[in-house]
Amino acid sequence: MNRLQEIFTTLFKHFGPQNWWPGDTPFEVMIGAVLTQNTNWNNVSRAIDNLKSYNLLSFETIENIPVEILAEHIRPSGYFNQKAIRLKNLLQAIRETHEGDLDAFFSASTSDLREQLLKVKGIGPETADSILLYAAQKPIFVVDAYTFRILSRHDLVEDGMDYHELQNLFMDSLPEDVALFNEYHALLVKLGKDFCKKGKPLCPNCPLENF
DNA sequence: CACCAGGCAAGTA
DNA sequence: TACTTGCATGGT
Repeated sequence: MNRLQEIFTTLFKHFGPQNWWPGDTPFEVMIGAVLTQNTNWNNVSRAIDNLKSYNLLSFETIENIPVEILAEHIRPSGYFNQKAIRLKNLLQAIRETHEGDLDAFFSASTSDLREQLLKVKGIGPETADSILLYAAQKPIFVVDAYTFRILSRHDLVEDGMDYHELQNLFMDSLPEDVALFNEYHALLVKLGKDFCKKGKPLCPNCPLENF
């Protein structure tokens, strides 16, 4: 057992399964991945509920609805004008490359799909990897602000690592397992929210105190 | 009141 | 290349 494997075991024993990603379908998970950019899930959930209650949560509907109307519905998720455009950009790319067939889009290899996603304006590394892991069920590790903060605050990595370096560290230390990557990222977010808060130098009573 | 949340792109030097 | 800024709602 290496260090990152031990940390996973500790977190899982402490917090239990996090049941990520909330969403009824891969499409809904993909939409949620864009809406949750720099925003808490509570606000995203409201936006998705809006779309559902007006029966707008489908590929063709979001494709065809005027962007201003889409923005109005996703307002609670914040940055709604940007995110409306980003959703349109994403669906347009899937339309152009795979005729709007999400399963076909997700059938590409992990690296090809990642490349496709990153070409979309508004999809960066974390959103791309969230879609890969949680919607397309590809074995990729999602890195986020919590991941940096937690590892750096516990002196588990040196500062200045970039997204891919941290991602590779996890992927080189862990078996390639979708369920494991799913749970691990969710557990880091949980730990971050509960103990490893922003703007504080320490994490009192953190389950990782021994590491 | 201030600060933050499951980021990203564009602008500046 | 390495910062900085705009985007924006809702909870604590």
